[in-house]
Amino acid sequence: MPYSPAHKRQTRLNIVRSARRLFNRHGFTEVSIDQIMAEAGLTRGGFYNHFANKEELYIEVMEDYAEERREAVAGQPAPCGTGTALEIARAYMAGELLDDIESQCPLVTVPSDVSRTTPAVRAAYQRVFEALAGMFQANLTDLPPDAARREALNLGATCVGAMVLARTVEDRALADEIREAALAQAEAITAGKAEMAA
Amino acid sequence: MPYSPAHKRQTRLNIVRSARRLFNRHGFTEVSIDQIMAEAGLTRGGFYNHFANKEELYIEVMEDYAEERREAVAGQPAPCGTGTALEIARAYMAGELLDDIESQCPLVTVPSDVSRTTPAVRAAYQRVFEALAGMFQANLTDLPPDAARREALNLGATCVGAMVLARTVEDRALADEIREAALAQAEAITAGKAEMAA
DNA sequence: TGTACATCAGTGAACGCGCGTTCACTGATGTAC
DNA sequence: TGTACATCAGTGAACGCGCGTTCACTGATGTAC
Repeated sequence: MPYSPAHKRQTRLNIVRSARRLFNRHGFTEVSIDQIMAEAGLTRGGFYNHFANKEELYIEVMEDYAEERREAVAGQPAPCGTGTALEIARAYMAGELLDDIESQCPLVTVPSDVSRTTPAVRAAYQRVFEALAGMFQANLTDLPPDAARREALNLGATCVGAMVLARTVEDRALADEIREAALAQAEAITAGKAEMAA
Repeated sequence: MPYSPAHKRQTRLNIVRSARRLFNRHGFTEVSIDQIMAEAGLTRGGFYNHFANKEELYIEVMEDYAEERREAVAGQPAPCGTGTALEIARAYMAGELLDDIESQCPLVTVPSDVSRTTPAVRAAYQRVFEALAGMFQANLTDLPPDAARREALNLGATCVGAMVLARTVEDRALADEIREAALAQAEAITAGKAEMAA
């Protein structure tokens, strides 16, 4: 058995991470397999040793991001109430992320691309959103479960909506205004709900 | 002067509307000029009688949508308070729009596409968003201008975020849950603010 | 320890195809007489 | 009113190019002896 399985796994991950950077910046169809393999320091033909086709890579990229998120959360202390939910929203909508496209969340960078592919890719996108909403929900400890769920979905939609718009709009000042308004809303949601429960 | 100017304008509008339907469904780069011209009942070569290139069409499509919006609003009675703002949000997030992709708002259908093109296209996208936010703001009559502006941006981000997610996620039940939660939030914003001002 | 070997990750030329754009043309039209 | 004409919207073949994918290959590696 030449080359260890670990070597192949490492190369595969290398391709996935390269693809994620390029997809975040340029979208699915605008990035070629040549470019992805070159970014990973490889040549085009080898791609098909790792993936059946380009679509399989879309799914893998999304799964990889979701797993990275879950690991980051697992490394954190346990849920600590609405304050933590607000912190998550704040981090998600950080202004630096507007300039650091390659590290951005795929919920924000490739929604249109995903909506045009297959159900399998859309299901992977959904898992990323559920991971985000789940993080919010786990920290809305002051609310009854169904209200926590509803507000978690709202925080998710607000974060994603604000960042999608901020990234797309031409004027940076407007982009910042949108982010700040959304942040104020996230504060209102988390603070308001804590009061309601008190 | 053969062919009236009106004839040319009509053909141009015909191309723009055909492009909008196809862009909404398949995105910018996935739709070819051949397809657009065929949808308009024409052949490919004639495209360049009307547009310098494909990018000019992106801008025109967005401008056309914004204008259509403005006309629809102009046909309505004057602003009548937060109740109207809520009605706009309700209409924007109507469930039927999930299935009627071709009539959807470009803010929802092509954000990723726009974010990857030129500043001119992003500026046109911004004008569409400002038209939507302006509609909300004009109806938040109970609030002082700066608060009305902030909440208008929030209603815009909530509507767009919820619809982008609902359209992309695989599970229809989750899509509806997201829409309904966002609608409840729009109610809270418009109702809560009316109280605050009272 | 040293060597011959089988494996398979990675290479790069080649495939058929559709793209955006150009360009020489054609033919329906409104105008001038 | 009827006709000859100039205009230019619309046509469709052609261009160079990059795409996703295939495939015969090469050569670095771990294993067996």
